[in-house]
Formats: sequence, structure tokens, C-alpha cells
Amino acid sequence: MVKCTRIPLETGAHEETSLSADPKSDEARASVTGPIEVFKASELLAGRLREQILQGQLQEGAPLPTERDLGHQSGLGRSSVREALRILENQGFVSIRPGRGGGSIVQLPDRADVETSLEHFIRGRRFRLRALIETREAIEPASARLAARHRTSADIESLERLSAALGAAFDNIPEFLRVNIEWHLAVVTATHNDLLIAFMRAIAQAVLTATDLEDFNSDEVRTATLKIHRRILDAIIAGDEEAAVRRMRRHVGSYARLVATRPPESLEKSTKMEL
Amino acid sequence: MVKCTRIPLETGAHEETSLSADPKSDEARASVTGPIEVFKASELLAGRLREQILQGQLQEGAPLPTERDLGHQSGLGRSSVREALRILENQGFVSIRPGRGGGSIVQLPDRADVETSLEHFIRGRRFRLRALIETREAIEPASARLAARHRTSADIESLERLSAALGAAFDNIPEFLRVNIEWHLAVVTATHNDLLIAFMRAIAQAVLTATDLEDFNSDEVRTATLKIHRRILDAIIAGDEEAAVRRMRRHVGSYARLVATRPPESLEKSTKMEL
DNA sequence: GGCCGCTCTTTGGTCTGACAATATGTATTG
DNA sequence: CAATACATATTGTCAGACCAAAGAGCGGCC
Repeated sequence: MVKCTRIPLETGAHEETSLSADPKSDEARASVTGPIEVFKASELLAGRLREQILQGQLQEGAPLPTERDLGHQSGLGRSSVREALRILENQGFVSIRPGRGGGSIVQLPDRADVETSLEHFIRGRRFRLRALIETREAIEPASARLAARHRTSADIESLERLSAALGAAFDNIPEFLRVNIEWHLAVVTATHNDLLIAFMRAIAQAVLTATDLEDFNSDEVRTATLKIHRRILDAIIAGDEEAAVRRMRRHVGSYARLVATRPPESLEKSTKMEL
Repeated sequence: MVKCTRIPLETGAHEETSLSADPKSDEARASVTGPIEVFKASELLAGRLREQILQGQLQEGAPLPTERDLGHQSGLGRSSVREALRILENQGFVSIRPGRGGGSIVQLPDRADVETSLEHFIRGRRFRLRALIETREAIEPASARLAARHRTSADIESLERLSAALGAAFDNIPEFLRVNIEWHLAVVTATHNDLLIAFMRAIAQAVLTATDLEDFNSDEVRTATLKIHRRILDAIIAGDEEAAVRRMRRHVGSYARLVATRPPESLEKSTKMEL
């Protein structure tokens, strides 16, 4: 039985290249063909299904055919179909459940998928503390502005609760740091901008572990943190965008300066360290 | 042969729950066990290998054992091993080549992996034009500052080249928009911050298609674009962070205002439209 | 001796068929 | 009628086979 090329999908790398055409010009043949990409059957099937999902031909919640049916329909074996589904599952396009009535149901990638991807990226490239801080300085002030613009009463309530929890954890430094991150996440959540939320959540964990082992959380720093948090939150509640962004910029900026003035060794330590 | 539970990996969901313990209290048994997560063999293996890579026990460039060897070592069948490798490949942790001397070699997820993930996310959730613009307004001004701080001569050269190309494409609107995006990408690239670069690249394509079909690219708008680009670039070259961030903020802000004042229908159109 | 081409071997890519695990539906039985 | 047991559909996994790709090594030719 023919193996590869019998796939009845539009392969995309099949375009009738007519190898027998123009066989004379043997020299001066300067890269008529770009680097030919070879696609695996599973990748082709996954791509095809993904495109159907993205273009709305497969609605969210719709069930895909069973693995065996997909195999018959596409002319592929079950293992190839399964690998395709594994790809889609990993990318967040289907969720698969075993058992009767199970199968693959269509969904769209959500924040969590982006977050794990970003998390892998950040964890993989250590050394990125500078990039993390710079990114925070980009995202958080803008988020404060958007939070002031879009915050709901639920957002405010959540922020107030976290603020109280932060004050209560004043003497428990690890807890203080944890709640602190949560507070910052709550600000970004109040933007109701999934893109910013996903990005901030992804770097939050990394920021936490980077700051955790540091001792630059003196009483004064923590007291100042509580104070500026209060003022930022007031601005957000009042809907004062300019004040919110200004105060948040100062807040994360002072943190960044604190990190920047640390002796390199301690940074070494924290960044090498797990991240 | 035993099937599932014989996996010699630390399953993580195996913890000796001792089903026979305390069989008397039949009522009032309030959730002793959280929701038990069931892991597939391929997921376990993929997770184990991923962790080894992230913790440096498997260096970048190191070859993994062959699929058959991995199967023997883990006690799994080859199909399970292959599905695990498909996951890792998809996440950017290995690259696989067929043929003799081929196999799986370890690598770390790079920008491209993050970008595809973000791209899927953005394409999946249409309706996100507001989020895209807000994110641009967060990222680009900050990027301008960092570009002014970290730009190299190569960055400047690239930006100058794109500026010239943008001027040359003044009358070719699609080309103008394309080069325009490239110019903005070049600014972010000059930050040398992979996180910001990945994020911007991911939204760039979406921004382009969202703005493409709009007619709010009048002569005046394009002329103004060229002018402000010049001024931003001057600030970046001069290393004037404050000017760079201020001008860039005005630039993307005016764009955002332009979009915001459009009649909703046209936004409808562009956002529904493919993205 | 050095280069070209052939074959050989290793490796991933795919198919097939079988059985296990799982979850739902349905009949059976007290 | 409810609880239980069985039937069934579907994913999860394994084993073995063969195909396809691509470097390794060998041999022949100049």
C-alpha cells in the first residue's frame, strides 16, 4: 500500500513541481525552490483541523469524529490521527475524554495555553531577569490605567481583600511576597484584557521566585509597599487614570531600581535559581 | 500484562490512597480526595523529559535516545513514546529529524513557539481589537524607551532602512501598511528584550489585518506617520528615552483614537474578518 | 590517491490489529 | 423504583511489521 503520498489532504507542499520540466539549464540554476518543508501526516491533519476551527467551520463545543472515523475520512492510520489530536490537544484546540460518549470536542485556546507556553519560554531562557523587569515596567503602569478605566465593583472588592491580606501578612515575608504578587495580578485582571492578563500571569511566577530569596524586603520597603498600594488602589477606584498610571510607574520603577542596584552575585543566585 | 499502572515513572497521582482505610464513616465523608487527575503515559513521559530539560540535566543540543530505546527505558510502547515526543516537539523542547543519525535533539522553546501560541489565542478569540490596541499602547511606548537605551548601530541602520522604504511606499497603501508594521517591529527588536519582541510580533500580524481593510489611511495620516516616525527614530538614535517614549505614546495613542472613533460597523467588519 | 556512486544500516514515519481502561447507556433484579 | 450488573462505544496502549529518509561505509573508477 502506498504510504505517504496517498494522503487525500491538500498537502501544501505538493504543488506539481514537475521534476521533468526544463531539464536543460543545468548550471545557473540558482535556488528555484526554497527550502522544501516536509510535513508529517499528523501535522497536515492537525493543521487542517486547526484551520477549520479557527475559521469557524467547527464551532466550539462541537464533537469531532472518533479517531477511527477520522482515520477513515482522512485515509490515515489511527496512530497518525492520534498524533494529530495530541498536537491539537496540546495547543488547546480540542479536549479529549476517554470512554463511551467521550471523544474530542472542539475548543479555542485560552489564556492558560498562552501562559504555559510563556512559562516554558521564560523558564528555559534563564538569565532573563532584566527582561522580566522591563516587561513589568511596560505592562503594569498601562494596566493600572486600564484598571482605572474598566474596573468593576467585583474587581475593587477583590483588590481590597488582597490589600487587607497583604497588611495582615506584614510579618510573614514569604506570604507577603505571595500576596503581593496576587495583588498585582488582581490589578491586571481588572483591565479585563485577556492578553495583558495572560502575559502578566506568565511572568508573575518568575518574578516571585526571583524576588523571593532576596532580602531587599526590609520593614521600610514593605511599609512603603502597603502605602503605595493604597494610593494606587484609591486612584483605580476613583477612575483617575493618570494618577493610577503615575503611581504604578513609580512603584514598579522603584522596585526595578532596587534590583538594579543589587550586587550582581545575588542576582546571579536568584536567576540561576530555578526561576 | 498489566497496562497502565506499571509505568516506572513517578506518576504524581499515585499516592497510596489506601482505599481500605477507615471504611466505617460512610456518611459525612466530605471530600477527602480532591479531583483526581488522570495522566496519560505520554503526558507523564513528556513531563518528565521536559523537567529534565528545564533543569539542565539534558543540555540543549544533546540527543535523546531513539524512540525504541526510550520505550525500553520507560517501559512504554513506542506509540506512547512517540506521542510524548510529539508533545515536546510541539512545545519546542525537541527537534526531530528522520533518517540515520537523526532522532530527537534537545532544544529550548524560543520566541517562535510563544508567537504561534499567542497567534492561535488571538485568532481564536476574535472580537479582541480593543485588547490588541490596549496592548500596543502598553508595549510600544515602553519599547521606545528601551530601544533608546539599548539600540545598537545595526538596529539604527535597520530602522533607517525601513523608514526609507516606508517613504518610498507612500502611494502603495498595502505595502505602506506592511512596512509600517515592520518598522514598529524593528523598534521593539531594538529593545533586545525577547519577551517584548515575542509579544509584539504576535500581535503585529493581527494589527496589520485589522487595519488593512480600513480606509483611515488618508494622505494626511500617512504623511503624519512619516513625520512622527522620523522624530521617534531621532530620539532613539539620540538615546533620549523620555522623548522616545513620549512621541511613541502620542503616535500609537492617536492611532487608537482613530480606531475608537470609527463607526462600529467597520470595526465589526475588520474584526470578524479573518483577523 | 582521491572522488563518485552504490549499498547497508540506523532511525523516524506509518499502518494494522489486538486488548485494556474508562465512561455511558441499558437491562435486570431485589 | 432503585441499585446493581452487564453491554457498548471510545480513547489508551502495546506489539510487530514495513516504508521512507539519510548518513556511514565500502568499492570501483579515473
